Amino acid sequence: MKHQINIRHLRYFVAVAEAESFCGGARRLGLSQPAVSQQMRMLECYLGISLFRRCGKRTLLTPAGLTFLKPAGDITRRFDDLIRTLGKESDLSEVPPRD
Amino acid sequence: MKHQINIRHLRYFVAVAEAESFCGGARRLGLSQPAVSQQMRMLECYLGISLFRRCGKRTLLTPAGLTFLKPAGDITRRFDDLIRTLGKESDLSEVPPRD
DNA sequence: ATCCATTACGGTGTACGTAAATATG
DNA sequence: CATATTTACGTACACCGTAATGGAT
Repeated sequence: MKHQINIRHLRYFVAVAEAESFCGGARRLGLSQPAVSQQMRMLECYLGISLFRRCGKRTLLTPAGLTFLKPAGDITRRFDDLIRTLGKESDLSEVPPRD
Repeated sequence: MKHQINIRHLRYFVAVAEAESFCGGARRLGLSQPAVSQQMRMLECYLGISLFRRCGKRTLLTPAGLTFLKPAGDITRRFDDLIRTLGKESDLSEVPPRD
């Protein structure tokens, strides 16, 4: 298993899907198109499925891509919520390395 | 933004928590202890919270760690399910990279 | 010709293993 | 002394940006 799929891949995928373009998704993520393009290629390669479909100037999703979109968004949202929640908990139990 | 927290961190955390030791968690993950230890340190540092508590020979969770455990396990499980699901969909829409 | 995506290539940083050091029982 | 964890250090490769190429309108 060479490349491991990461939550980053889901994040990029959601951004591209919502922007309906790699260009817009990359801009939204503050990255270059090639960076996003490469990661999406890796994701498709790993899954063995085409997720995107070039339709004129817009990059739309394949049926599989549509199936993927909602769960991907849900997971990334939950993930971010978890991290944010723990950040707030730190007010209570500040990291006391030793006592 | 130096280090980005990843689903890998959640995975390692769950493994260590369930094994109640870094050693056991690392073994279960097929990694070395230092690798896991380093990632857990990064996670704690990023969150600003202590997650583990040395209690005799066992490595247990702090209250914050206990709060973290269930959501972390849930997210990683959902993540894996999503990837696995897409893998099965590939039977229908095989990836035709080039033709 | 313009816009969007992919390919190619090099630099930087992260993840990991091995080995040594430290702590705890 | 044995077991468990951390620290130190070197290496491999994943990620990203820039630049160049390809395609479609």
